[in-house]
Amino acid sequence: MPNDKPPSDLHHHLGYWLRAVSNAVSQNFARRVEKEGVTVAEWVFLRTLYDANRIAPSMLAERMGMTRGAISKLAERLDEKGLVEHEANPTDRRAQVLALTEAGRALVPALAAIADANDAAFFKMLAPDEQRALRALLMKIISERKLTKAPID
Amino acid sequence: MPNDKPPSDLHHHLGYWLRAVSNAVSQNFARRVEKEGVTVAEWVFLRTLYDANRIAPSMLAERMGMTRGAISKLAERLDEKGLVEHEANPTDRRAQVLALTEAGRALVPALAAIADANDAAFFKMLAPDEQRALRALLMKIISERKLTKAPID
DNA sequence: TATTGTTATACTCTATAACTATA
DNA sequence: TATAGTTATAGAGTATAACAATA
Repeated sequence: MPNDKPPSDLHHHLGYWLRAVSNAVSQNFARRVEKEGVTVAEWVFLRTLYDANRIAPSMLAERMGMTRGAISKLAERLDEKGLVEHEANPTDRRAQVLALTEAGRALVPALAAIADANDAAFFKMLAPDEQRALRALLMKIISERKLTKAPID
Repeated sequence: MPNDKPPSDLHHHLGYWLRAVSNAVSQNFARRVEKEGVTVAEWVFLRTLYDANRIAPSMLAERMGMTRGAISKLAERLDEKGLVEHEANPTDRRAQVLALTEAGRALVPALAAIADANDAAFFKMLAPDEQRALRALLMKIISERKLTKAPID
């Protein structure tokens, strides 16, 4: 018997619309923070380090859901930009400790303000209860799927 | 006066959760279709071409929200895989026409089935009315922001 | 001159794995 | 041997711009 059911359309999937909105939000945010000289991944790195204060690369990798190699590359780039510094760990000479420089710490609130503005711009057309509903639905999926990685791209 | 308000947390933004879920859905889909030898961008390309039948690269670029250069690269890769073919346009010798090969057309339903399964796996924990609510919220943002690009990554 | 499509370049992100130094 | 971190490699996506052929 012939299969007369046409293949489902791209627009049929919730994942399609999710990706459409997510990409727009992220790309818009990327354009904004680019003027501050950082990428989205670097923002997540800096914001996480802001709270952690001093942290081992391997710990940061785990917290951000990235490989150690990726963290190493990010850390090097941010070090070159003068936003992050590596310190030696006196008790274990293999280990490193990452920390924000003064400039890095000063930049975080500015980036956070950009993130606030970007989020507001995209979700302001939703009523407060709609925003709460969207957040609840997303978190329901996350908790069900046990997603722990911080999103980067 | 000192600014005593701490910078907003990553988790404070709806965009963060959106990206978390979207990345998980897309990455899971990418892993699944990889077994069929294609990427997510290639799936969107093939599915769009399936409906268009025969289409100019520039039109496809517009429809997918990509540059002509990106389409050219994708088309070349899919051509090498034997899924897409280039035809000459007799009335305009600059122009090209893209079309699915028989193998390409045969692959689309299989990929669509993977997309269906992936979507179901991620959103099955939402009740039907919750799924409708999520879709409505996403589409509200899209129509408000006039997002026309098909999401790729 | 403008347009179609290809090609070149460059950068980000991702993942795997080899590698160095140290424990 | 195992661990911490770095480095190398490769692939995919994105964007810009130079380019050739044709209109």
